[in-house]
Amino acid sequence: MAVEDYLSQLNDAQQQPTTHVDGPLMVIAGAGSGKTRVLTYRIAYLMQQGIDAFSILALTFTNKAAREMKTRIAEIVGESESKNLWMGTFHSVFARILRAEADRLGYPSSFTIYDSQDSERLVKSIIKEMNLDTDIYKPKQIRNRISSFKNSLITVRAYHNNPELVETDREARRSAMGNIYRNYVERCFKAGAMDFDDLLLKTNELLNRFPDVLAKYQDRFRYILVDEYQDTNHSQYLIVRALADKFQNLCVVGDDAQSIYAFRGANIENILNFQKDYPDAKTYRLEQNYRSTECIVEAANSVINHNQNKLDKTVWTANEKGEKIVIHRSPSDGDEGRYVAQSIFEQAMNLQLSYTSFAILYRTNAQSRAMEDALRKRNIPYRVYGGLSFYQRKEIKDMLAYLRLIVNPKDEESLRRVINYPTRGIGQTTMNKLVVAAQEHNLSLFEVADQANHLPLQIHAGAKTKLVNFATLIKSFQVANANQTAFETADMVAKKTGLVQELKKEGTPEAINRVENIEELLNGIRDFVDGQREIVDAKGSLVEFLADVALATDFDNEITDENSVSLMTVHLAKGLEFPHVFIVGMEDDLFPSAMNMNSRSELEEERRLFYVALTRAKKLATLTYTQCRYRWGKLNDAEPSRFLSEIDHSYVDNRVVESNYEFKPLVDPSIFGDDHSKIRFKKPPTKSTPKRVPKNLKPVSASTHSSLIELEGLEVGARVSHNRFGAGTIVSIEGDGGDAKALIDFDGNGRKNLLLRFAKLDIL
DNA sequence: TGCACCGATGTTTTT
DNA sequence: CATCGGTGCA
Repeated sequence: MAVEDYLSQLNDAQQQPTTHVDGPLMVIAGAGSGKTRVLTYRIAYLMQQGIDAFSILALTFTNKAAREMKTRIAEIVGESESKNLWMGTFHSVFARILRAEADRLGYPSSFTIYDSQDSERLVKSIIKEMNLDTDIYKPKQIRNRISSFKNSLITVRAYHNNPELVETDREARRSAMGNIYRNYVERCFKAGAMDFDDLLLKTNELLNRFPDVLAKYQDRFRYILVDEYQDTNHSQYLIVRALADKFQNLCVVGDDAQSIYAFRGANIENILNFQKDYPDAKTYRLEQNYRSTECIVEAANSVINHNQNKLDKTVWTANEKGEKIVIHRSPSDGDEGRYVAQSIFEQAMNLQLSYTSFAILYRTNAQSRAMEDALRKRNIPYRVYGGLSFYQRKEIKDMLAYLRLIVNPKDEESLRRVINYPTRGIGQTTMNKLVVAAQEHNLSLFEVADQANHLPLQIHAGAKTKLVNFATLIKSFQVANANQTAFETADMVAKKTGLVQELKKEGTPEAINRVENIEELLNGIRDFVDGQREIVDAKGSLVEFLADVALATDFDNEITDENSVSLMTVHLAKGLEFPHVFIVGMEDDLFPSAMNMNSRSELEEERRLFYVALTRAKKLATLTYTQCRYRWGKLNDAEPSRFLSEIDHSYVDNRVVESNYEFKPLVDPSIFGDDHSKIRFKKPPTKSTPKRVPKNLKPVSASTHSSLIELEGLEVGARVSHNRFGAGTIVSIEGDGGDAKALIDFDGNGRKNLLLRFAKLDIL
């Protein structure tokens, strides 16, 4: 595409930053103002000015954003040009650089990346080894504190030299904090592992300690672009500043009103102070919203105006006025779900919309359940993003632990995870001795296990043999892995460790599902290997796969042509847009979260979060709240969110609708206690007289009801589609309720036995 | 050492 | 309400 072609697609405000080539610039981009468009076109523009793709670095917030941008740039400049661009999240880009430079920092280039779970487990075992009370030293809290230290570049030494920090922890009766931190860092290093924060911290260390490395990357990345700059933390800020220091060709894009990651160390001051950091910087503002109706834009403005700490900016739109924001009250979270499902059903029907036009956004992942139940009962296809990701499932983590151990036998967390799973008779006693021996001889756990017969250990001969056998097994994988693809190795692991066998033996529906998941993982590895063949310097190795997986998010498995409603947290929705958006759980203590209502700044962040949620909508936003909600398995009263009253009333349609939906469970009202009278009498009591139920059947309760509904339309001979295996025909169905299984003959993919409870099947 | 059961305990948000 | 960790028994 010629330059003038795509420039003509931009308004004046967008063109200016797009064609700003040299020197620092900041783009303050209001919601829906075409920020991504500016970023992509600017990169294309730079390339058409003769700047080598090789010297452009673009840092995004998610892998998905990077991929989409790369695709769009490829469409403009051609793929052969665009493939040399460096684009990705901070974490994935710098993980790559760290791998290349690992030896400088004394790390193996095959270092393991610990996810939050791994980190927390390690913190926990350290606390236990130090004989500290886990009630005072809560592993999660300690890990978070370590994380925030790292994000602020407070090393162990810096911590100990900072009387204020030490004093804070002493007052909190956590005087061992510093020592836990030290031990944690040492253990990670010994295990050849970096946690998420290390990927940034160690990059800073690398650039600070080795001027030649810094110079190399400064010269390489002459043009740097940072998306979502408002959500960068101190550590990221310093990396960007160091890399851009020489050429100062830095372009940051963001919106202070959408800064929502303070809990992760994001520092909104980075964007507020950009002009101070780069006095020569030119600031551009994109204020015209192309996404949403006037009602939505103005409603969102009226909300965000309650915040004090922000840059001046007026977002406006030339779009039609559109529908007013709908606010709806439900008696309970179940009713809320039914209302949303019903509304989606009606709107899709009346407006002839596909289900992809709808999104349900919530503050916490736990809220998805009520929505899922209601959607399932209505047979509305949906997809939940985020939450427990595929790679965090137990059986997958087990498989990955074996693979990680093959690549990096020093990885302690992985070893602990699988040394006795499947059981090999290596119990707690043996493990304790192993740990002591490792410390004594300054060896890794794996090395001790491997050499158990040659070391003076206080371990029975029988136990020694078991350890050696385990080490031998892992070593045999290592040898094999040297000459085969990641897929072949993973397949071997699944078969030879007995992991799959163990699950098959168990035979429970859960176990069967786990086997299915492992199969999916293997398929995923095969896809990865195939994909890597096309990339020049990639080999499809296990190391590459593991690096990829550690930083992958749920979005990376996205299926785009699926006709389904999207469910996700507001955080995850950042950067996305949908014609119709439902924001559910608009209640005080939930949104805003009870934990963020103690200070002005916390509350302002919650308000920005609400602003983000609202501005995802293009045509219609519906906000719902309930009068009572299940939390921790108990029914609690709820109050409407304070944010609701902050919306300018002229853009709101206050619809308080009775919730008489057909899909209410048919339960005898008398089983409710008096506390629930307000739910009970929402419907006239006469109407809720239970329908006659045959005597030999249990009354239909909410739980059995849902499993019946799942089977609707699923019958022998039906055509269905599965997100991995594609289309197929049901051959047979056995079992019922939650245990129902279907044998499905997938076109071209063979027959699979799927558990209906888990398999997300769409009826064709 | 391994397994079954029970009670306690905790929920923001994510790379 | 789920998961996790601890306890008690084989």
